[in-house]
Amino acid sequence: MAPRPLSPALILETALDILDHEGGAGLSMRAIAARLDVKAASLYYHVRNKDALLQALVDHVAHELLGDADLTAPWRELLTTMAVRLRGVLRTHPGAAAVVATKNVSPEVAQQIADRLGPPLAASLNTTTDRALLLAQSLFVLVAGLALAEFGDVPHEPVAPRAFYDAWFDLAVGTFLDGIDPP
Amino acid sequence: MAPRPLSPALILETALDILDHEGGAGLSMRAIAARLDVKAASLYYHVRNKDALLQALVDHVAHELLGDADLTAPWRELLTTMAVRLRGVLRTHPGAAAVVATKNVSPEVAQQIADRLGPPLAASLNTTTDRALLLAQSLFVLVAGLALAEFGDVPHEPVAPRAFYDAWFDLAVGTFLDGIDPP
DNA sequence: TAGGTTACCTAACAGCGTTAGGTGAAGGTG
DNA sequence: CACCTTCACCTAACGCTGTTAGGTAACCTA
Repeated sequence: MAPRPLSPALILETALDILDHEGGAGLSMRAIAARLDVKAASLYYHVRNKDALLQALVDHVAHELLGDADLTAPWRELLTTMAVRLRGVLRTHPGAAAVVATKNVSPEVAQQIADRLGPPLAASLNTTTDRALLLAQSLFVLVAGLALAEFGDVPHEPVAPRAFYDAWFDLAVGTFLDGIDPP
Repeated sequence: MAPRPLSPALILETALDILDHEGGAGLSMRAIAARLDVKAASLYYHVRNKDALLQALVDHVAHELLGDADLTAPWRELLTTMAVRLRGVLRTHPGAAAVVATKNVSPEVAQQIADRLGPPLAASLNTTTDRALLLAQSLFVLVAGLALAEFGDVPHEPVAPRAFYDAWFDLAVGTFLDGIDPP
């Protein structure tokens, strides 16, 4: 069985996989390399350093976030969808939550998202794109923070049942959305 | 000049000081020890391990958060005060933001805060203590997340001027509070 | 004065991110 | 075919990290 040749994409993929199973603490360059049947130093041919790898990981998640979302949907539906989606992503990659919350999305990706999300959201909200984006970003910060509270340090079983966090998520996101425009 | 004798409190104090000046990356047990003219291993006589030290740091911040706040104030004023206070603490200890956001407050401290804050806040909000505390916690998560976005990885100059983050803070917190009870 | 506890020390371990320099295979060029 | 370059990996090492084991002086108590 010929292993896939090393590449930035494969390394990122492997990093995410380790994050899922081992948690953030288990994510070392050596661990990634071992899973790819390679020595740690070899990774540096494809990736500048670990920080750049994590940045790429954050950008990857951010990029997937927009995905195929219907940007023309009403703002509340749109924001809810993205909040739920972010929560889903962070749930399936628990270790990634801390990374995503800690590191900012790189400017290019942020700009790209702003360009796509800003205008339709601003139109639906009947406000400026600046304000619309700031509200969206606030919501993401909130969702990421909630995820962090739920499984901040993995492996680490949550201190409360999942239903509790579901209710918390609904309350927090709902409250924030109500604040944008009361029902 | 006889140096202060080692103690958990002094170690925590020193850790916070390093966090302020060097950032999270510079916070090593050896760095703490060096600043106290002591060898790293000696710290372990007073502190179980680094994780426990960081947990104590989080609890310390959380405990200071309530401090002398006027718990009988109207809920909006009370929550605003605490949000501003948390922001202030995280601003003066930038490196601590990542730690505070990542680690949960220990159960005992959380219970202590809940006992003090829950009843008056619930009364002012005219709701259950559970809901009141969940809302308060959501706000804290939001504020911590905003701080993380502003200086997630120090040392690292913010990508936007301070005024931008001030405006963001006002908008996000204001929106959330509006969501609790529209003006 | 003897014994025990306190509060530090030295030394070491395994693991981390990262770099420098080597090496065999692949592929283009004369 | 022979040569040379470039690629994609390797070994080896550096300095750093958290942490533990065991030693050792100073102090308090009996």
